[in-house]
Amino acid sequence: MQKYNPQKIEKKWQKKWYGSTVFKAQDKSKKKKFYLMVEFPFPSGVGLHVGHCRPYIGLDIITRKRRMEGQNVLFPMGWDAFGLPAENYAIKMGIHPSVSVKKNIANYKKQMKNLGLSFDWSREVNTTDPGYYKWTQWIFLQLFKKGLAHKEALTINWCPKDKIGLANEEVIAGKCERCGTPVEKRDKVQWVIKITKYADRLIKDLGKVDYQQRIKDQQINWIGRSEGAEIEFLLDFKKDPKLNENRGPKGERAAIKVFTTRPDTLFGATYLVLAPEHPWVTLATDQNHDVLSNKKEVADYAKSIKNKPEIERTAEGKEKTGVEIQGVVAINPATGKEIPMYVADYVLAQYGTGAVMAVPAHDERDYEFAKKYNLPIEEVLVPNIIDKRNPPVVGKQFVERKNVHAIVKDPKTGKYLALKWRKFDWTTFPMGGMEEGESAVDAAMREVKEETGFTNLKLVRVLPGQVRAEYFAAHKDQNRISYTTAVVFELVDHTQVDIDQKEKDGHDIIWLDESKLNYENMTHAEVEQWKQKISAKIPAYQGDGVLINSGEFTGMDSVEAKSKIIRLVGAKPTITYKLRDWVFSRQHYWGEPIPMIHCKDCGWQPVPEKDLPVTLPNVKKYQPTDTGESPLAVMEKWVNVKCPKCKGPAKRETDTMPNWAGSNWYFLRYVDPKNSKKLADEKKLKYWMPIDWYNGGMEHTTLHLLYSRFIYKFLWDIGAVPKSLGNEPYKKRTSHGIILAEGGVKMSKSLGNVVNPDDVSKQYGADTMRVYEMFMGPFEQMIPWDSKGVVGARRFLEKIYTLAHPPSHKASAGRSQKEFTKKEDANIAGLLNKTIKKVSEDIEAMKFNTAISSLMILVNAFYEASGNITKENLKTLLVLVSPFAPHLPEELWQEVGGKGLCSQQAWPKYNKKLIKEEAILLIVQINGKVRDKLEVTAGMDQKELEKMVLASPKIKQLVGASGVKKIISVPNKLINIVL
RNA sequence: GCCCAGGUGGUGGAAUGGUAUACACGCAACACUUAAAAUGUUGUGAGUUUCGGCUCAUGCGGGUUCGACUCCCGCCCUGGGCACCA
Repeated sequence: MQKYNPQKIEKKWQKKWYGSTVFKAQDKSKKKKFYLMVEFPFPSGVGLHVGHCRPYIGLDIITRKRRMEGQNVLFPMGWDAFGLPAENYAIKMGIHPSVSVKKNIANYKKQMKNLGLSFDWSREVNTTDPGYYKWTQWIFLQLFKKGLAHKEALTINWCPKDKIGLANEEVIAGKCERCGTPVEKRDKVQWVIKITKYADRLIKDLGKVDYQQRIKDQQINWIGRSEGAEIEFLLDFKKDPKLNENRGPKGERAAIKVFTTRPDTLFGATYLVLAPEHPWVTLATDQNHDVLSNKKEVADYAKSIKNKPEIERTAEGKEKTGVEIQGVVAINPATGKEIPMYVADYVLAQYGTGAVMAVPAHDERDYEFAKKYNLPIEEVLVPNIIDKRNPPVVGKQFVERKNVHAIVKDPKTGKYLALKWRKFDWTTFPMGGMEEGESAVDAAMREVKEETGFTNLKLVRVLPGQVRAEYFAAHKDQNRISYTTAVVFELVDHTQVDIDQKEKDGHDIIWLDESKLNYENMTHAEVEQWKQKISAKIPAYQGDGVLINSGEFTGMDSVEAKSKIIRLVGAKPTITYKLRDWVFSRQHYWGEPIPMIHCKDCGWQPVPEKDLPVTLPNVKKYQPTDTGESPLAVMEKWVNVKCPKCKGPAKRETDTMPNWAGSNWYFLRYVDPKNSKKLADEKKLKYWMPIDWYNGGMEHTTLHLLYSRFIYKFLWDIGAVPKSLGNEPYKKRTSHGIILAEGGVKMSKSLGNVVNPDDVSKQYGADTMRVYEMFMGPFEQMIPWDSKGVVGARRFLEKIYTLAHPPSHKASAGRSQKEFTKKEDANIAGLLNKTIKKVSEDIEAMKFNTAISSLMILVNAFYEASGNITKENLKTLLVLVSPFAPHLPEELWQEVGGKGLCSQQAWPKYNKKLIKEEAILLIVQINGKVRDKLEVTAGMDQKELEKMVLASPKIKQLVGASGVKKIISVPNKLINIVL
């Protein structure tokens, strides 16, 4: 008796496939092209783990199916091999990174082949290959030539132990990724690429592509576009008024520019805040200036903040600090009032202009700061409510008035005092108009006393801000605009005085639960606002509404007021992004050299294109130097060159590129990997691009995915890729979920819980490994590995093997052969066709788990019908299974005498007619509950069906004497009887 | 705090308005076996039962509907991303 021996089968077919051209994509073909890509890995010393395999297997399934459907599929693989781990290994072991990388690549490739992944290995690329990075450098030169790359002084992360600059992604929880030393800040001149110039297009063009929504959301979020305005605040030098006479080159007075998204609140700007790094602060505190009366204090504060490590400065819940800048004030351009200036740590230097106008009444952070330093808070905006239950009546005049609401809580019951009006079906708080000169508290107490008689009240607080409301006051037959203040009280006791008979007749006194304080129960919609304010931690109102205390803009809608106030003060509408420009310098050895030469006389000069690539020289030591420069800096022979312009002595740039540089454009290289004249041949680009489907990890959404979209757009702009292609590289982007270790924790080397695909393959076979990974759960979902669950996949494959070897199957114990009727044969045919449909659709939707489950159902049905499985049916099954588990079907295909390779068969088509079932299990419900199931013929007449259902004894009994009210019929599925 | 995804048996999950718990793991009993493994058969949400059923269950509370895991409103919890972005 033969046994399923995956190891033997798999080796055999892998040899056959990889020794042939079955996976090769054709650059010329009449077939439809399909370019499918998974992210290429960094080949680390540890090798692939099962998590890496998930996207590879998933997209391999799609690739194999599309090939069987007759498409010309490009499914390439390569290596993103520059990067820190290879360099760290070199430092530790003294082995050149190119040597360890080569070894790792060989291992990765072997692992991938062991899984039967159908990559086209003839197009393999490697970012560390000079023939490849020649073009990475070429792209940099183009960026430089177009003014998108320049050197800039920046504050970077600095590891004092390793003496090296770190990228943000190399800093983990404020510590150096390599040695764990807390990171410091240091100013360094770095190459920067202006990705922000493309920010708008990177958002807008998301409309053209089919990415999962979560990916689009995250990119939009990351770019963080906000519309607002830059407003100038003139300065008034109090300590040295002469300076007010000093004019700038165009005759302008000294001013501070702020960025704000809320110019509508300008009238409420009561002070100005500068970031500690703001250039004006630096200037005003340097040796040459003496404009502040507390210069030392300001200078010391700014310095202390700048020296603070990033983690400390941005720690959650940290209290804001700041110092007033004395001797100078700013002038609010809307009110003309003098306002104080502060330097404070809560303003970010990198965003906007590094300075903000503080509106404490309407901004949480400003409120917090103003409270701490006792700064004026001026309300200029109120929420506005148009009462939907008592809307203003068209044509009637509006009367403005000031109102109070008294919110009285009985602490014993937790309930709130309210009035139920008899005449109007209203429920309100005790309320009324405020009289001339009366305070809100007095007015509220008066109203409570007049309307309810309660006198013993304890003031809790006056709620901040007013609410504006427009409504029709039926009892006075007038439209009203009310500005209402709310006062919160606690009821001390139930002492009550007699109230006016008119009031008594007007309403009943009721007590409402807190949950009833809403628009459903209460008449005036502003109760919702009050409720929010009662529980609000910070009383700054941040929404839109209507302006108050804003001069000529008072009463105007805040959205409208934005543009009008911008115009009033001559401000500039501005768009700001959270996205920063891309720091492109690294002080590492193992990266692409930046192809620039610095000449004392000519400045930065690009390396002539004919001299590319600038190859990475061999060094003896990979450690960075004491000056924090890359190890290349000490290679004098390499560094010292002639200036390309004046031929005088000059030096090469010794910084290298970040590890994102090579992955920016690798998809273009797959199209034409060996071209030495161009990035890639234009014809080939036109044929293959854009990528039809790109799958990768969510962790690359905001870096790699964004960077590569940007670089592609740039290449498109300069015509390096054909204009006819459109300016988005990826038509469709999907993401897989990561695989967790058993117990739901992260799989990591340090925790020792990494599952190696080689071990799984060794124990169960690669086919089992593939099927299990796809069957575990939804592809895009994070999921824990379950070593017990793997056997389910193996059993599934065993059953298929057994189907093709019926003698051993018949011999198995306890199993009886069934006699099959025609009807059961028809069922098998129906099931087979349904499965073809489901598997075909599920693969495209990446619902691999349900595709496999439907294959399991089919196999179970075949298994039960073992004697009756025709060779044709078995062959169809093999073809359906082969994208998921390609090796076993290949073997069995040969055994049953199939022609050619199973993986080269045509993908089966289903027969619609066979899917339709003749006999249907009709569900009978009574009042929506399942009460009976009847077997009926498909397409029966509805009336007849209803008759039949009502005649069934069970239903007859349940319906009884109640009488049928209504019958709802879903054809061929269900009948619901409503009693 | 903001944005996104999710919450269903002992476990991974299926069902996106129409039989909740497909498929698989695990578990239990039985068969085969000297025995074990493997394989097969049967059972497996909870409660109740006169073994016909009945009742309850998809994070919690409401709503829409003949009918809701699915749609709407409010809340709780978990995961991911961003985070003093003015």
